[in-house]
Amino acid sequence: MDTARRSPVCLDLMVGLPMVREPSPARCAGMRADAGIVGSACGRAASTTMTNGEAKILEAKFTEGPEGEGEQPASTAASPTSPVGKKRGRESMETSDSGDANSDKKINMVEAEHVDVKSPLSNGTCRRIKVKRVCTRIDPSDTSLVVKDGYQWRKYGQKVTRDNPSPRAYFRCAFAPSCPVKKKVQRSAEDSSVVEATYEGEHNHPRPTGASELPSCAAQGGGSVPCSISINSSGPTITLDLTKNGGGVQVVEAGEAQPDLKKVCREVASPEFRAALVEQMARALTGDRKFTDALAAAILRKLPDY
DNA sequence: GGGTTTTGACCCGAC
DNA sequence: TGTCGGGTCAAAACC
Repeated sequence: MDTARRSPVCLDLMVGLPMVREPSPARCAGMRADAGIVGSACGRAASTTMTNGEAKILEAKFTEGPEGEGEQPASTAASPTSPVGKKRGRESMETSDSGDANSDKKINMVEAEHVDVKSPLSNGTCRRIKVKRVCTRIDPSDTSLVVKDGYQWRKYGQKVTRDNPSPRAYFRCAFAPSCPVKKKVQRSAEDSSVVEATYEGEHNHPRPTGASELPSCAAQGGGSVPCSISINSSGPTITLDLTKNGGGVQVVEAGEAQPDLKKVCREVASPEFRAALVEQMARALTGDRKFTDALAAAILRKLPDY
C-alpha cells in the first residue's frame, strides 16, 4: 500500500473478497462494488487522501475517552438486556461460523481502532494494546448484546455502568484459552438500536473455521465490518469493505458523546467524498499493473474462444 | 456431567 | 483514608 505509506492519512478499499451471501441493506451506500471487482481475499486496491482537518478530528476522537481512550460511549436509556432470572438461551455464545457473520440484526457498522497504551510492565515500559471500537446497528427490540464478528466469545460478566442504564457485557475469546482478547459490548445510551463493542488486544490464533469468509483485516481485533477507521502511528486509515452486498458508506449514529466521530462519518458519506473516493479508487486500480493484468485475465476467461 | 451464562461479591485503581 | 465505579471472580443455575 504505497499510497498509505506516502500519506499519513489513507483510505483503503476492501475490494477483493467474494460477495457475502446475505444481503445487507444500506451498508456503505454509494460505494457499491458493482464494477465486479473480485480478487484475492482482502485485497487492498486503492487509497486516497483525507484532509488534515479530518485527520485531526479522528485523532482527537480516538485519543480521548474513558479507560484510556476510545472506550466508553455516552449512554442513555435503553432497555436492559438482562434476561429475566436465569432463563436464557444460547444466543450469548457469539459466533458467526454458520455464515451468520452479517446476520440480519447487523445493519451497518462503524469501527474505530487505535493503539492504546496500557498495562505497565515490570521493566517500566508499557505494553501496547490495540483497542478497537465497533458500532453496530441492530434491531432495537433485540435485547441480546450479540455482535457477530466471526469469533467465539464467552461471557464472563455483566455490569450496569454509571453513565448508561444499559448493562455492559464482558466477553473473552473462547476459541483459544490463551487468547488475550476481550470484548465489551454495551447498547448505546442514546440510540438503543446501536450497540458498541470494544475489543481489547489482538487474537493470537487463527480465525475459527467458517469465519474465514470475513475480511482478514476486519478479523483483527474481532471486528467484521464493512467500514473501519483506524488510527496508528502513520495516521488515520479509513477502510471500506466493498465486498458486502450493498456495500458503501453509511453513517451510524454513535451517540452524543462522539460528535467528532459522527461528523467524520457524515463527511465520509458525503457525495463529494464518495466522488473523490471513486476517482481515487479508479486511478489507483488502473495504475496497478497486477490488478489490470488480473482483470484482463478474468475478462479473457469470460470471453468465448476465438 | 460438562460447558456456559447469570449475577452478587470482591478487587483495585482513581479521585 | 474513604468512597465510588469499573472490571473480574466464582458459585449457582441452566441447557
